[in-house]
Amino acid sequence: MEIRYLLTKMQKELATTLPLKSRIYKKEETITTYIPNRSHIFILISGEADLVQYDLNGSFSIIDSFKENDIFGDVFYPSNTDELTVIAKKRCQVLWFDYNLLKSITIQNESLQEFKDVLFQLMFNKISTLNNRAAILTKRSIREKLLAYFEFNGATQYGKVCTLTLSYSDLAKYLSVNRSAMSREINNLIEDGIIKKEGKQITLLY
Amino acid sequence: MEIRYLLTKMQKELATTLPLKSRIYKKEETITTYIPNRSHIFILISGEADLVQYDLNGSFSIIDSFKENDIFGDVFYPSNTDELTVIAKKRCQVLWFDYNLLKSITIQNESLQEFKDVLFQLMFNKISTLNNRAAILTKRSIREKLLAYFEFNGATQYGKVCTLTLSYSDLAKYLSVNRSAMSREINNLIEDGIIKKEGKQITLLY
DNA sequence: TATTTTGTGTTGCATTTGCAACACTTTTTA
DNA sequence: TAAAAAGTGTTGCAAATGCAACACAAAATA
Repeated sequence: MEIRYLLTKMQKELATTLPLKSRIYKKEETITTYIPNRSHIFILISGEADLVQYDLNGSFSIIDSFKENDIFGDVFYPSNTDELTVIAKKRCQVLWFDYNLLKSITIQNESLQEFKDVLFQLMFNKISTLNNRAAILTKRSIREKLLAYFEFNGATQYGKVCTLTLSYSDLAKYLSVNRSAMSREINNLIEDGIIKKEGKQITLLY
Repeated sequence: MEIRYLLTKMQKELATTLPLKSRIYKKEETITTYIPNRSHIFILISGEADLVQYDLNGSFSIIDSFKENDIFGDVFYPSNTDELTVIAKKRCQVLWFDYNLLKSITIQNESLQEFKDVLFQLMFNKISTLNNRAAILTKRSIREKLLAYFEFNGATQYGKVCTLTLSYSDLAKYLSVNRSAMSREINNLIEDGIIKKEGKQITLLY
């Protein structure tokens, strides 16, 4: 919210030093395709998008998914060789600029400084969410992945509740497991008395 | 190398505004235990360390591993409730400071600006490595994880070589798979004519 | 509102993976 | 240098997971 406001302000102030380009993407539209050695940075002002990788056999996997205030771009995948594409899941407002341009600027003004601070904050958040994701993905079983996810989302101890914001399909993608296997495992957790499920509410029972 | 030099310089220049604390840790020593709501940031100047999580049953898993110029700390795990500990794998030189202190500073001087730029660069690299890791961990099978790892480490196409820097044990931990199952899968890849292994060199054959 | 698309729960079966145990090699430590 | 510790390769077996297929529910779209 606040970041959105700040960025709009900066777009004007930085117009001559560091042009921030803005665009709206419709659902299903391709926001960007990652190109090695390019250094674009995108900021998702609103909406939701997925980073998708197509395999040789035509199927695809979702490497990452982005929400409001998320930051992405080929600049963060320097050594990549695969076809990586960011696709809008909903209507998205996106801001982007070239990181090389930012680095090349020698004159420091206050707006630029402020912009760097915003970027700093966005990167900070990005590291946190990536760390969380890595902590979940390193778990060996679906059960452990689920419990770790519930924990990171509110169900920190006995009696605490995790309110699911993702659909089960999306949750399975996020945990990178088979959807039906996950569905089965949630049932096991309930049968074993480890969790309780009421609609989108998961309660920890241990 | 350069960052190390820069940071030593800044330690002196920032002594009064933002004290950067430095310490050497011996192998096996605990560098830090993550505490919720604290905001320490650590920079690994030299050495190697693991972020370790102990389970209820006493076994542990390695959530992340850090190398030279890596950045870590509880500040990046705001919602965490588990016991997370960073343990030196080798002799480590570590620099740390409190992020809240950095945020609270109102006077801007050049050294501080320079320090922020270094931090920016470190965070940038951190996002890249975490993105790579996530791209690997989202792969469903050991085979795909291995191939993605080889790709990110040099074996980008037919005939290209990935030189392994990790031991097989460590690689299995990094990919978050069972070591012996990974060993078996490497053999399968060789038998299927997909890779060639010569010592620590993996060559892509497709 | 009717129709299409997407999400959900369930199942049997094949495959993959983890686990445990062992021998052997290499590296580290005393 | 000898002894201990850590790393590696291998195997059978059990358990977990993926996959495919299906019916049905819910949501999005025309």
